Parts: sequence; structure tokens; C-alpha cells
Amino acid sequence: MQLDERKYLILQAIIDDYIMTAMPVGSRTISRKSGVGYSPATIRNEMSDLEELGYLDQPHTSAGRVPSNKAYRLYVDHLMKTVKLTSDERERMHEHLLSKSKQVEGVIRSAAGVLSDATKYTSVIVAPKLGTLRIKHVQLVPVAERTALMVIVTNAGIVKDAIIRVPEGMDADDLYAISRMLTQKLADKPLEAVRQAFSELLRNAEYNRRLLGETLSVIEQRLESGPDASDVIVGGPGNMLEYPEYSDVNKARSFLAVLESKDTLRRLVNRDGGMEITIRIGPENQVPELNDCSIVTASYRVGDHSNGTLGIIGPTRMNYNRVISVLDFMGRALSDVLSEYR
Amino acid sequence: MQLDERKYLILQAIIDDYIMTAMPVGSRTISRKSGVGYSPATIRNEMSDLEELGYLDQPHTSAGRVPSNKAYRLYVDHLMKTVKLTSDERERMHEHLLSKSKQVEGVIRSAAGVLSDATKYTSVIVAPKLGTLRIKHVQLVPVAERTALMVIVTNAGIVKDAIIRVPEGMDADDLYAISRMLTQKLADKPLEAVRQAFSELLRNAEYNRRLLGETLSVIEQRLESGPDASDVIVGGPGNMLEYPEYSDVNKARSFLAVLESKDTLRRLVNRDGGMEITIRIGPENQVPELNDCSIVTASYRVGDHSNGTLGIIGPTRMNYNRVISVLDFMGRALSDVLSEYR
DNA sequence: CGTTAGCACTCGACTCCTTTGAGTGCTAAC
DNA sequence: GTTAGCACTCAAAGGAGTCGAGTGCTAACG
Repeated sequence: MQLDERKYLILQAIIDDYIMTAMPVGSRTISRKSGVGYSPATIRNEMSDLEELGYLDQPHTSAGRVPSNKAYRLYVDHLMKTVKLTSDERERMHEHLLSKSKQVEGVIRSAAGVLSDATKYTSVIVAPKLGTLRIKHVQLVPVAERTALMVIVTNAGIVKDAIIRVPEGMDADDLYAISRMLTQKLADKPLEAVRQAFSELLRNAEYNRRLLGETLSVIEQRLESGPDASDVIVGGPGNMLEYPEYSDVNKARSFLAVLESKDTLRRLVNRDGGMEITIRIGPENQVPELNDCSIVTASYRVGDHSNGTLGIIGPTRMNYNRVISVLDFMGRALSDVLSEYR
Repeated sequence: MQLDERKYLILQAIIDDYIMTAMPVGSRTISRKSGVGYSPATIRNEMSDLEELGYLDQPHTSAGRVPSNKAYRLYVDHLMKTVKLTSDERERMHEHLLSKSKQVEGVIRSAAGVLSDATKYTSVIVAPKLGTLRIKHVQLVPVAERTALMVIVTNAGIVKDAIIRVPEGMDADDLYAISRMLTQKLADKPLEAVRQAFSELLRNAEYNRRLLGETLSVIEQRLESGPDASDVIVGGPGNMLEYPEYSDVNKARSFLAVLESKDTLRRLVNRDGGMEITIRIGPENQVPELNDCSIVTASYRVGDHSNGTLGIIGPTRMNYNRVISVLDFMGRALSDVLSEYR
């Protein structure tokens, strides 16, 4: 059996309706819709076919039909017609984004806010992979005897810091000099190339080996541990509770638990391909707790080689259309705003 | 009518039981408890008195009694006997706290995690008021033509950054020189004294007035806006859903909404007095959404003059005892760990 | 006189039953 | 091929009955 024109039409109508209402859709409802000129009985026959083909599920015999994950896949791949955001809306989002543009973290944070507000779902933004960022500046700041704070400013203005031990007897001026030297040697190198640059420095006996060694190991630790909690920002975690899918507290709880585990979240949202928009529906995202969630992600650019990810987590029956438009727009906007800092 | 010994005993027994079960407590339950040698009938009489005095509420005639907010107040003020944490537990918490001690924000973040894990409630940690922190280091890092990132390292290693515009034609070396000068002039001054220090600098015509003006205004903006989102860290937001008080999704939602508004949260948790532990029960915290929550806060010290706050939000029937022990311990631990950075 | 046993009463929680209505599948007629 | 008609299904909503934890009151007890 194949999908003909009419089956597409009906499936689309069902999905559209279900996305709005979250209630099983009956044949009468579809029949009444404008653009569908068939009686409920005909619709029923088609629905029966669609169910057999795996596009519809029936919660129980006397309920309407519900789109299956297969149906959503078909929908996002072929059926969906993308709608543009109104320029008014773009305006508002852009403005909101700029309101905190004085601080870099603020921009990302408000981006998460804008995303979750605009979609009413939960948003996740992941900072670019640390290793791909380029170093702008390295500064060792004395904070106590034998202790210094190492501050690394990367392009995109993302600041990383870590405490390091320094050898006895180094004063602020020594650290200042070393900072300056490090900045010169490392500037514009991606973080992952740091080890190499360091080994070169270490061959040069003129610098303090112990301090450099410590510094290097701290940077490497940071690199290995990957993006940490502060690099995964969640917006509107509570939005999800608005939907009947999560009217059960237990479901809500396990959903929130996933959001708290930044590690899982990062893995979930980080995307394989360099595609514009990635959509993962239900079980496709491999996390049992999120079996009836879909995750839509896009990426934003920082500098020439670094990509961060922004994504929306919502129920599988989410408004893909709108989510995609919003993500697409915000991806560009975020790239723009962050590029200004370069 | 006055509270005699027996009434205290019974009230305490009721509160203890209700804290554990969240179910209205009946006279039989209390009578069976060890330490109370009275029959249910006697207990009932006393309960009736306690209700009249406003210490107990009755959800409906045929249910048991529930402690009122007034009862909790009495409990925390007079009835409660504090229990010590086991040294094993202290050990574990301290260890967990140190695991991320390489990064300052990491410490605060894991502190929030430890707090919420140890208490099973929601934790909030607020960084010290910006103005009271002392400047350790100021660095202007060029990020683009006419744009620089200003990084301010304060004591306690807390790093603040902001984008500023710089006049045309300044290169990295110029910024380096200015950074060095600024660091020298501002070091160890609290942030709130910066305006004064700047006006002195500005009188000196030798420095670039426009740049200094811009820098000052950015710092002032930061100061005025108060601690921002990244300075309010929430741990275990989902923990609250474990309790029957929040088995209603709507309540859960409005609770989560409060957690999202970092501003309200900060106001809520920031304490008036310099008291060791502050407890606000139910309506005492002035936020309608949190009418049946209690907030317990303690403070941690950063440097000599700055105080941050750590707090627990839980249902009014929370285990005050344990919460207080945990907060007390963590307050000290946090002060210790952060003081090491000085 | 304080304490307690006894008893009637209350009321939410639970179970069981019925009704309702939205929806289906099938068949026969158009 | 499409549709009207009809019997059938089943969750949801409403109502009656039962249960049981708990109360308040009264009278008796030490």
C-alpha cells in the first residue's frame, strides 16, 4: 500500500490538529476541516489504512487516532511547510538578545530565555567545544601566597578560569611578565594546540618550568573534562509542565532530572552533522526518559572554527514549524552578536 | 491558657510525626509514641486546646491535626534540639566540595549540588554583593577593532567580564599598559569605591579619558544591576517534586517559576541580620507562591567584608533540624574553601 | 480532679455501578 | 469509490455504598 495524495492530506490534518490539542483526533473532526471534502466514513477508511502503515496509533478502540513517531518523521521531512516569523517578532527577539550584550555570558543566557519564551518549550544552549576556541589572552593573577588565578579569554569572549599553584617567591610582577609572554606565544592558537605550544616553551629553559607545567596540566584538565555545567544553559525548564503530557508529576520529575544532568544534556544536544537543523523524534534521542520528547537543534558560529549548539526540547507533538523558524533565526542572531566581539 | 510541659511534649510529637509523614496526625498515633504516656482521649483534649491556641489546624473535622505556621515558629525557636551530622557525612560533603575546587564557580556550583543532595530540598546560593568584593586585577583584552573585553578578577577569584568600546587606534600594548595601571590603582579597593578612585584618575589628564569613562560606566552598570543570573545558583530544583505538597502540577509549576526568576530568589534569600541562621516560615517570606515553603539561610564569608548567602527552600514541614546542621556546616566549609584563594 | 473508656458522629477515600458520548468498524445503499 | 446507518467499544464522569481514621462528648474511674 502506498501513500497517495489524499492520505498525505489527511495525515497532515491529523498531525496539525493533534499538535494543537494533544487529544486523539476523530474522523468527524477531520471531516469538518476546511480543505477536506470527505465524510467521516471515508476518513475512517483512510485512517484505518494509515494505522496499518504505522503512521497512526490508537490509544484504545473507541478513541481517535494519534500520530506515531513515524508520522512525525514524515511530517518534518516532507509534509511540513515552513512559516516565517513576523518581522515584528524577529525585532523583539533581537532586541531582547542585545539587552544583555555587555556581558558574553549574559548574551547566551538571555538567548536561552528568548528561545524558551518564544517557543514555550525548554531550551538548551551549549557553548562551543572548548578545544576549538582560540586563545585571546592569558593572565595569571596572584590571589595568595603560592596561589594564582589563571584567566583565559578566548575569542567570543568566553572566559575560563582556574586556580593554580605557583612556585614560592614569585611576585605579581613575575606573574605579569609570564602572563604577557604566554599571551604572546599562545594568542590565536586554538586551545587544543596548547600542548604543542607548551612543549616548545618548555624546551626553552629560560622560563619557569614548574609553573608552566602546572599551567599546562590545568588547561589540559579543563579540555578533557569537556564543557562543564556553566557551558550548558537551560531556559524555561518549567515550560514543559504546561503540557498535558507532563501533568503526571513523576514524568515531570524525571524530565527535570534529565535537565539537571548537564552531561546527558550536552550529549543529547550536540549534533553529529553540520546540518542546518537536526530533529530527533522520541526514541531517536536514545534517552528513555525523553521517549516522548523531540529535540530540535541548530548551531551558532563563534569565530571561524567553533560551533555552539542551541536546541529546543518539547513534546513529540511540538510545533516543529515554529520551533525550526525560531531556532534558525536565533542561530543566526547569536552568531552575529557573538561575532561582533571579534 | 498557657502552654505547659505536656502541651509542649505533644506538640513536638505532632510536629515530628508530620515532618516525616506529611499526613494529619491523630491522637492514637501520638499516644502510641514512646515517651508519651497518655491515652488517646487525653491527647485529644490537649490537641483541642492546642488548636484553640493556634498551634494546630484541622483540615476537616474527621481528620487528624496539622501543625500551623505558628507551631513551626515555636518549634524552631524553642522546641527543636539540634542534631550533629555524623563525621562520616561531613567528610563526604567536604570531599565533594573540593572535587571541583580548581574553578571558583565550580566550587559554588558543587556546593549547591551538595546542599540539595544532602537535604533533598532545593538549594540556592547567592554570590556576595558585588560592591563589597575587592578588586584583584583588571585586564582589558582586545577582541576586535575598537572593542575590548574587560575582565575583573575580585578576591574569592570571582571573575566578572564586560565588553567595552575603546577609542580608535589603541593596540594591544596600549591596553596592556592601561590594564596594568588600572590594576595598580584599583587593587584591593572594594568595587563600590571604584567611582572615587576613577575620578582621581580622570583628574590626571595623562590617561585616556574616554576609555576610562567608558570603563567606569560599565563597572557602575554592573554594580547597580546587582548580582545577575550567574550569581544565583539553584541546586536540585526538581527535588521539591518528591513531596506530596507538590504532587499537584500547578503548584510545582509555580514553584519552578519562582526559581527561574533569579531576582525574586535573590531578594528572598538575602538576609537582613548578621545572624547565624535565618528561618522564614511560610508567609513570612512574602511571596505568595511560596506560602507553604520555608526558607532557611546561612551565610559564607569571602575575604573580610563580603558575605554570600546559602539557603534551602523546602516545604514548611521540612526537617529544620537537619537543614540547619547542613547549612551551618556548608557555610563554614564554603568560607574555608574560598578563603584559600586569597 | 485529672484521666480514660465508650460511643455516636463526621467525612474523605475507595469501590462498584451506571450513564454518557465520542469514536470506531462493518455493511449496504447510492 | 463514497457515504449513511448502525451496532459496538471504552474511557470518563457521576452517584451510591462502604470503610476507617479520626473527632467530641459524656460518664465512670482511681
